[in-house]
Amino acid sequence: MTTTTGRAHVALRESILRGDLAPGAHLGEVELAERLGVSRTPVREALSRLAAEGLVEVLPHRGARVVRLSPEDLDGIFDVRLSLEPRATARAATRATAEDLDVLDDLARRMLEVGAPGPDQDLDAIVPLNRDFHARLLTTADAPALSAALSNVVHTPVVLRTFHTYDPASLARSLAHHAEIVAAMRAGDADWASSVMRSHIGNARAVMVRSR
Amino acid sequence: MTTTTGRAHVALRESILRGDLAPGAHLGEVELAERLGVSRTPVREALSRLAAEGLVEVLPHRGARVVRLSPEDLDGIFDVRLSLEPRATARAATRATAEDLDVLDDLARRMLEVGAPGPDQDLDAIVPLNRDFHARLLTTADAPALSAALSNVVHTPVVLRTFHTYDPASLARSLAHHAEIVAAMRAGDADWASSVMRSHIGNARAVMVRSR
DNA sequence: CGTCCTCTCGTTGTGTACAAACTTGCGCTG
DNA sequence: CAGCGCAAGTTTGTACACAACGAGAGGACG
Repeated sequence: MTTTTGRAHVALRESILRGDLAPGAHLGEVELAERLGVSRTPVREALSRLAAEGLVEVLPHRGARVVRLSPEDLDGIFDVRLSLEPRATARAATRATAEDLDVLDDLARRMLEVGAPGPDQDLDAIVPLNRDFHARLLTTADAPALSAALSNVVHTPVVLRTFHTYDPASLARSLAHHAEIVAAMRAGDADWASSVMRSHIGNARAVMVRSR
Repeated sequence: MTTTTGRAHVALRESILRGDLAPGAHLGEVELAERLGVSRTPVREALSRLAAEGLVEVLPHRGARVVRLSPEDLDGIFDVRLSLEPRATARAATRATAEDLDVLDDLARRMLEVGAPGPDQDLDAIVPLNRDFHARLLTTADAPALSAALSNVVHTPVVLRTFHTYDPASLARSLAHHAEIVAAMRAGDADWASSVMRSHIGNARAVMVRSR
């Protein structure tokens, strides 16, 4: 059995990432405990972990609340991503196994499918696929320190939550980037791969900054 | 009154950073609780926070232990530092106030004093000064995301613990770098400052890698 | 009428007791 | 004699109860 703390942790994280718990929302321990059907103890632990991940902030004796990102914060996050993710991508390009490439390929293709303009377009379906893609890339890079540095910064609420703010052209670019990254990795060209990743993040930054 | 959890947190961190708790050492909750004269609850919280900082790792149902870094981990850490700290330094160079510069100047000078070869050399005194220097640089940079990304990676046990492994030439270089960084910042030359920081970290990496 | 103090209420912080899980060592069986 | 299974012991995970701190409302004093 997975521990109660662990379940509370993922449940809360999902709630925040999905937007059920709005940024700035006050998180009372008893309220959350009742909602999850557990005691306050695992809730406290979960909040503690979320705080470490940067998703919530705890004020001594005043409880926790979902972090609210200022435009400057968001910009800083993209700076960090620009510094680290291209490097991770380059590493991944030189270490990827056939299985890694197949998985990434599959994710990229599925994103192109659900993201294609038309009646079947499902922007919400992209979110988990995109998350998996970047996560897989990171594990493939096999650089624990790099992953650790990124993890506390990237999966912040706003960054990965929605693709609805993308205009059609930016969205098409973004999805094409994924496929191009895989292509570059297949070619074993670390420079190419990392450069596409730079473009990918730059594109995302432009969308996010504009939407504010 | 500062909370019991907070005290346990800093006490344990200091113990680990000082080396009292060796890497790989098993951290029993009851043992720590008795040693600190508190209950298990704050100890659990403290361990949780330390795990988030990357100083200890908790295995479900098996307790916590101080992380042990492999040479590859160490190398990865330096990669991250090389990606982020020069950038932070450049930012700091364009934002430093007169007070920032004075503080950094003071720290750099004191490090040169206590690190100067001779009977008065005190390598252990460098450690906190060095920590303060890098920390102050980070706050001056005023880039929360960048600080967050670094914090979970940098203050790992081995990295900042000792200057005893430095050979005289490397040590002299390292201490001179601090002063040069301040000089570059005073000149408002972000490029210069960040490039010295790159050298600074490269020098440290060489020392650490060699000592393994 | 404004400001400061105080009291109360709600929340978080801490301690302790109990339950569940993992480890380890012993005994049994092939 | 080796390997497997089981049980006891130790450790962590969870719940609950109490204590302490902070926030906000109300009243008294200037």
